[in-house]
Amino acid sequence: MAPHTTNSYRDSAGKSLEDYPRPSVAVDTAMLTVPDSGRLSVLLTKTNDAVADGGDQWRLPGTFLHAGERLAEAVLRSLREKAGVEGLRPRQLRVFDEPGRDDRGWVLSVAHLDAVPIDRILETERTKLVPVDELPRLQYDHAKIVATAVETLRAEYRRSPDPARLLHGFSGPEFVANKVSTPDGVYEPDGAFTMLDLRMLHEAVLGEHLVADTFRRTMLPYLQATGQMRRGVRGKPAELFVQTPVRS
Amino acid sequence: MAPHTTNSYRDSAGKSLEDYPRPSVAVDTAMLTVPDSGRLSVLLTKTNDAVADGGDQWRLPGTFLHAGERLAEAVLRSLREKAGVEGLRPRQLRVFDEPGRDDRGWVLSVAHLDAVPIDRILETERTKLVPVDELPRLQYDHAKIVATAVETLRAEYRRSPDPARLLHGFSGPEFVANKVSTPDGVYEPDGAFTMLDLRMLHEAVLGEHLVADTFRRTMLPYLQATGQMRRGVRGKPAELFVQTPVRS
DNA sequence: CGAATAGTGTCTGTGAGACAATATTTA
DNA sequence: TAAATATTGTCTCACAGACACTATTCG
Repeated sequence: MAPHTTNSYRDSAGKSLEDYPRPSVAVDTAMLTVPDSGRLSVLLTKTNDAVADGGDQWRLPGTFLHAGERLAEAVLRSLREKAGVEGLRPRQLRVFDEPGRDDRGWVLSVAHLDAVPIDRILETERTKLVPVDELPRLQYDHAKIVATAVETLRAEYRRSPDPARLLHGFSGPEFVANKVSTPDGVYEPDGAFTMLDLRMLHEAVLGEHLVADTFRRTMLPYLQATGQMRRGVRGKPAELFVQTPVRS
Repeated sequence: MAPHTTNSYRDSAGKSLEDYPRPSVAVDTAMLTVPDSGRLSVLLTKTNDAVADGGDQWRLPGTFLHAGERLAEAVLRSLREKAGVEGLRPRQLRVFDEPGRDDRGWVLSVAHLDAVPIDRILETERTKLVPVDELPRLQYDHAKIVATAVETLRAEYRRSPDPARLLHGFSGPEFVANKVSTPDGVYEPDGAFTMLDLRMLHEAVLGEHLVADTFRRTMLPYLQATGQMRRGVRGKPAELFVQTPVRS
């Protein structure tokens, strides 16, 4: 690699790249998850800035890109430092480049999306999870980033059962956590879920009601039956599935 | 409060944004068009670099982002200066951030897509149009940019008749240019096209054969009939359409 | 008139959506 | 046994693809 400080490139005017003005580059991340409320939510952090009405000012976790660092690394670092969360697999959304969007100077922001199961997220003094349809006023253009992130995640869930592996740790009202021992002492396969689990996750992500039988038939081709059943709940036992290993 | 002006901002360590290393930010653009060959093509420019086998080294037109400039403006400027082309409506694809991707130093590249009708493109000494499935070896990761751009454009054309307005000026083998006077002295409505014109454009963009009757029925809801006919060619006269004004 | 091209009628297969019937468990 | 839930059968509708037929012009 070529650290920016140690190279001899000169252009036709004999100047190096550092002789021209360069922007600061930030990353801002919409970290999405589905908490037990069953509503798709985004992780916000509190800023230091006071706001007119005396309340708190909220924003997405972000940081400046360091020299030699990849954007995805900066995203994971910002989530760790600003929100105490181990991020997973950040995806780029777009660059926000409006001049004047940041009053600290010339700052480009590369918006990102990440999604992790709820059990990897720890709310702290300086963070909170907010349903994406109940956002408070956010700093900069962060509301736009959330909207784009939600659209992107929804598009992914329309194409694949659980691309972000949100099921791991999801335990909505009707959900029975994995790793419960069954009456006969057998444990469920790791990461297995019933069709109901999966459908409730999709309803949370998409924010709409889904018809059970159509949903089942749509998803079946992308799932692998484990042969085991969820036991210990009312009604006919539901089959346990795992995602076919191909997708991810 | 955040009462910082651009010049007076200081972080908790008393440093301004300029005290931290910043990357150079470039834009590179896959400018796509459909020339008379009827094959989706991309505009390349010649570099100054010599290459091992003595041939020319090709790349996408690009430039560094100037202070206070928007990314789209930089794209249009680079197309004008490097390729003598008036670009139209650049769209961001993604940021390429591999460390070491540019041997001149720490350079991020924001890849863009633009598409214009062939009559806005002028090939020069330093540029050429190349069908996207016959690319020569390109500098940096520009081949990846072209691939992404092609996928994006194809996705747009699957949803809409002519989002990039490529029909204006397209004149493939079977195409009869707009603005020809008809035998009875009537001119065709500006920007009007027949179903055949549109289908041939789609076949060029998508790179695959399309069935005439299915295509017609698919597109009809998105088109507006002008009531006029294309005259002066063999066979039954074809109706002339324009795009419904909503989309763009 | 015959060739060429535009446009329509219609059959078939596929898949989503809806509803109801059947199956299997727990309380 | 009754209630609850899972799973499947099946009808309908919409639409893409395919093929053939009709319509209208030019040479």
